[in-house]
Amino acid sequence: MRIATWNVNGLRARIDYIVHWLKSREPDVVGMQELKVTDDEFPHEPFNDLGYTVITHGQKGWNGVAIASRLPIEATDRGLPGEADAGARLIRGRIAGTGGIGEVSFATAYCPNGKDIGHADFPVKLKWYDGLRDYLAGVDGGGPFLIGGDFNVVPEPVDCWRGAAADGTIFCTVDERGRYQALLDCGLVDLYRRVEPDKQAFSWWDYRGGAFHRGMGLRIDMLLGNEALAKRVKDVVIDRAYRYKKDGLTSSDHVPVYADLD
DNA sequence: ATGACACTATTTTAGTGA
Repeated sequence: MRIATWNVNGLRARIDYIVHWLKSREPDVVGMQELKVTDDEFPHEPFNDLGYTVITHGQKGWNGVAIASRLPIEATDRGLPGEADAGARLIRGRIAGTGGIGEVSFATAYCPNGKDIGHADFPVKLKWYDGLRDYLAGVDGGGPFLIGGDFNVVPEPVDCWRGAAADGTIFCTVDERGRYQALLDCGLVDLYRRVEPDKQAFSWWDYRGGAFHRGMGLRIDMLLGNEALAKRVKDVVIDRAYRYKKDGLTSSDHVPVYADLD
């Protein structure tokens, strides 16, 4: 099973680019964030044409999450309990098993940005993370569970192009890193770090100032699995080839991250 | 120090993103 997370930055603007990636990488499941589209206006046809069904939790203008799957999928949660005011940021589905892996519970999340330390949105971000921790503390029923998303936190200095020089700035504060660690303390493993313990690899680069070509990125898009899932991981790819234009189409500022499970 | 790029609706400028 190949399963992915991707902040697409505008699903309608990105749809042709997404189709290019789906045809190339052939994931079984992809959780997408920052759709910026309502459920009513979600374009299902391009996904259906490639054999995917999509469950959505969107809203007008901002945020929005969805899961596309070519294995049978059933939505089990829409929205983070108690955090609806923060926007449509979480969806979870039950995916039929395939190959050596049984049924998988997969959630995708778009964690709040926080804007800046001192901004009113910053404590809102921390509170949302507390809600996510409480949610994740209750999900492990023993079967494979995975949450993939844009966490808007840089886990460690190596995950930032500026390294430890960024410590204390937005995404790199003790408060945010502590909240992120609290998710792992629910029994989850960062799948990329399981296969690449020390390597620096980024999943996001600013559109501005040639940041991508200058290596000025962050790793903020992660796949976090419980042990039942993590022990099935064969490989994890941060797909930086999809930060380039494809057939003249503009990429998201985030790249897809996918794991291959057996 | 600032802006830079891309998206959407609050649309021809502003707000957001990270």
